[in-house]
Amino acid sequence: MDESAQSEHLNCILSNPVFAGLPALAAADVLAVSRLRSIAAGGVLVAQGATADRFGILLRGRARMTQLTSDGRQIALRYLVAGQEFGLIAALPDMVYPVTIEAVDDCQVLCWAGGRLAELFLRYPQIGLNALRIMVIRNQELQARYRQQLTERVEQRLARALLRLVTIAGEDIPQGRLINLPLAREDLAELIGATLFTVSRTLSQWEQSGIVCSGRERIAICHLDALEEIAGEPEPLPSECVAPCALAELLTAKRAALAT
Amino acid sequence: MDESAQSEHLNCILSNPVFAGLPALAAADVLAVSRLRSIAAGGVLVAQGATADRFGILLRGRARMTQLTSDGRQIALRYLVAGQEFGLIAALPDMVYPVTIEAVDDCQVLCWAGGRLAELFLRYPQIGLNALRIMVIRNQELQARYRQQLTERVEQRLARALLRLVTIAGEDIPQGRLINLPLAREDLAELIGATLFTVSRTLSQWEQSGIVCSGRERIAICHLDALEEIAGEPEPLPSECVAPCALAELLTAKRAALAT
DNA sequence: CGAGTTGTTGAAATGACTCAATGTTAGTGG
DNA sequence: CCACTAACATTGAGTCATTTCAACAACTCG
Repeated sequence: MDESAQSEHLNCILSNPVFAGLPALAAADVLAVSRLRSIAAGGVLVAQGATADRFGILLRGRARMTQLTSDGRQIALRYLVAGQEFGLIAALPDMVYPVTIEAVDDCQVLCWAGGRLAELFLRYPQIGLNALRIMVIRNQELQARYRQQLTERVEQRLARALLRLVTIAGEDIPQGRLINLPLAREDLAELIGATLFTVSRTLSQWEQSGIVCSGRERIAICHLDALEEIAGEPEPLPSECVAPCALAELLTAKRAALAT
Repeated sequence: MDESAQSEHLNCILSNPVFAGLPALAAADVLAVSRLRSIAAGGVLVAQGATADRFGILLRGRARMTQLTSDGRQIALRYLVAGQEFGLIAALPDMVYPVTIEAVDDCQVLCWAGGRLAELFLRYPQIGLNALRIMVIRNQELQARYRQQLTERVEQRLARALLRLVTIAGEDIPQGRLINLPLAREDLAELIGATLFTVSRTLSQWEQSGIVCSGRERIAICHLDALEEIAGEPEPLPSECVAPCALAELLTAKRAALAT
């Protein structure tokens, strides 16, 4: 591993919420027990049902998190982009991945064996606190989506899904903002729990109103505000990668106070 | 607080997954900073939107966890029974409860101020690990329900909801197993994301087939296996209160190894 | 170029919702 | 103890969103 790559990885570690607030020395320590892996497009990062033995941070590429139903249907939970972590569950023993994560692109992953992560939890308690915060936030997001699934219809859910995708993979083009992901109608359908037919119809309708501009596996949003209008209430949470863990500071302060 | 009540509370703390694996002395310490609260039926334990400042364990009574949509509709997430904890989010600063928890019965709650919980996290790192495990498991459960919501229809979802309720509040009666909760048709509807009409119709149908036996706000299951048949795949997770946190043992072992 | 994926569109079927009418039960206060 | 009320439950008819199925068009890639 050359030096510039190493410092890039260090940056990535420091900016990821799992390792947020870690001193640089500790980050180097964390990096030391990591391994760099490359996964070709279409490969799996983690497999549903396999024992959860690996935690990772996506350095490059995009990945899709899906879940298989017992009757063979598939749903998509979300997309991962560079900088996001996955497989926190690997820190706990005797667990099984509940989802599959597949590489959409060629991906590069910085990863840790489950046992190594557990060691890091021990050496740097702050990581554990960060992990808790991440899980709490993920849970809130999922609850919000669950609620939307219960109360909203396809139009709203589709609008919301597109808005979410724009924030993680949006790219400016003349027509508006392109979602830079290979997104077939079926992929969207799996994301919102609908059929590709309904998705296609809805998109056609929006295309005619000039709200979106879609091609084969590509979708661009021309009028974000129109979509937000359809979606209704904005997502309340800043979702990903929010605030560094202030609890850690609080705790060190308390620690000092208790020591006196 | 008399002595027997105190030892009962100690038991409750020790058996709750948040404090699992804690030595008795530590549990006493945990108990020391707790406060006992009583909430009358219909009162709120935590309010959606309020700053998350309180963590608790339900000692007695049952409670309902709900979420309000911005357009005023309500969904129900789950029911809490004695022994279960809530409000782990309070350990993190600057958070807001994403749900409301209301007392179904008169409830007794052992609770901790958020700051106190943070202190406990510091003093007993195992609590943090337990918390992570709990959140991971909750997340898996929620993912499973989300998936079911996306792929299954009302009949299946209702069957599954009843099965879940039986496991947490089931009681043997001559006709079968009674769900010992005041469960209006509307409550069930909010739980599965349907209307009370559809729920009523489905239950009537099942009543005629002899699968269930329902009255006003009461439902008993006569043929569990028939419901399981309708629900399809069984819920894979042992859901609540599973395995004490083995990670803690692993970590103390590692700690010893590193010290040498 | 042909084959396979991806997308569109129509018509019919359907599950669930809405709305309204009516029945049933539990609790209240006289 | 009764009538009265409010909450809960049932049922039917009509409607709507979404799915299903089928046919076809468009695009991509070897």
